[in-house]
Amino acid sequence: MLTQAPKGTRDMLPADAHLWQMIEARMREVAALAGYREVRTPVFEHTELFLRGVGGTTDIVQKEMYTFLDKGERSITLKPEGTAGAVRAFIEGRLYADALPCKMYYLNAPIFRYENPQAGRLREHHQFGMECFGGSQPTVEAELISTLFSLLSGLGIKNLSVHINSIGCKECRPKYHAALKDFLGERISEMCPTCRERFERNPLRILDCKEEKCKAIVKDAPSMLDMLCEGCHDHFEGLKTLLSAQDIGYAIDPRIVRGLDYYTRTVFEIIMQTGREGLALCGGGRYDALVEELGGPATPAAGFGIGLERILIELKNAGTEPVAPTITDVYVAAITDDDRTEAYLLTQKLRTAGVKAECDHAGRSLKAQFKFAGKIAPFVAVVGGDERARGTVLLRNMNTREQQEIPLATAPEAIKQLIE
RNA sequence: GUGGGUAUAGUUCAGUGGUGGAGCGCCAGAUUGUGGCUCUGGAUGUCGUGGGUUCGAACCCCACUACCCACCCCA
Repeated sequence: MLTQAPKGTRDMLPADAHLWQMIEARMREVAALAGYREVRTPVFEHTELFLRGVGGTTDIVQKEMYTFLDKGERSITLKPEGTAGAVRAFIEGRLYADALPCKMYYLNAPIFRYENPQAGRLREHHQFGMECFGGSQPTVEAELISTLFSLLSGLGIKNLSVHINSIGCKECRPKYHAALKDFLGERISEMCPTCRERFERNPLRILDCKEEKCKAIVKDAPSMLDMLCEGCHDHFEGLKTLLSAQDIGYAIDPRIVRGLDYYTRTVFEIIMQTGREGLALCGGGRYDALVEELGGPATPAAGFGIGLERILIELKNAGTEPVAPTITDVYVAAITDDDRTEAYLLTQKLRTAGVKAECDHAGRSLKAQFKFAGKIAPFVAVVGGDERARGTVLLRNMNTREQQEIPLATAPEAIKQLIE
């Protein structure tokens, strides 16, 4: 127990660090290109933020949150998604008072959901997300999707499909709910308990049900897309035009309604097509009412979240994982115990000169130092012995097995030149 | 929350009731100033945890925990 990470959590070990850092660097790059700057919000928030923001009827809020009372009797919840915190920060920081749109991204934010772990799903996972406040035009959603594409294709991840839908706004959605209830009528009693509950609280989600019986009943239900008000219709058409203009292929999927209540108009998902087929890599959409709902001024907004662990799965599937960089460039070996101080000093001088260098810390024999060096460094510098008398060090290329003597006095700079 | 599978060395796994094993990895030696190949030797296990059956349990039974997979839902 003591030496076992909690269920559904995972360590990032040093051997994998370069993968995460490479992905994170790409994310910062694409976000910056689109004018998004980083935001960092707390790992925990007041529970109420998620109740109001994410929605009290959602699975996330009803059964997946890590909620506890702190010592001051406040109800605290570990972030179960990234948007609510960003919106809170936007309001609390009075960012709405500046020129809008205000664009921000969060990176490597830990997200907590109490779920049963399986492939691509953990209790703690990490997300990159972009949020744009104050943009009402469909160019915002197009920009988000486009940025995602450039991120993922830059990582060599292909075979993705974009699914988009519009779930209307507070004008047209109630009308659709009414139409859906009319359509279902008495047949709601034949549906699963979950759907019967959703019928009252959030009828749209009935379309999302995976029960065969429910799917059959819902098959010919009216579509939200046919009942969009003029504004929502035009917005959706606008997004489709923009995506097509950019040659981004997409599928319209009336069944995606998303599990978070705050969405309005556009919702979208990017789905894996290989490996973990059907698993969502990324989800997002527009949430024009959320800022106001949480106490800010009415501000249109849109954003997405994408799971880093799932990107790593796709990276492995695509076979485009970068090779790990060498741990060090030069391993400084000491011939005898008397040479260890000099080896240590040369190591430090190399580091000062900007060369990744390492020496023995385990009291190994020269032979063992070489063996170890062979695993972590392309070059070995040998200090001591005859070379000490001659005032030189021996530099060995571990790949070509070539060796040369270098004057000790100028060794750090000379080695720096030689290994480049 | 539900269902299926799994748990033995650092790792991948074999071992079906009678003295715990192999490959790879790790450490050392052959090589007294040089890694990778070869050869030789070595270390490491409360056989997931706790009970039970038995003269005797890694093996059979029960419970628990974790991991993998799936449903639900989601990143």
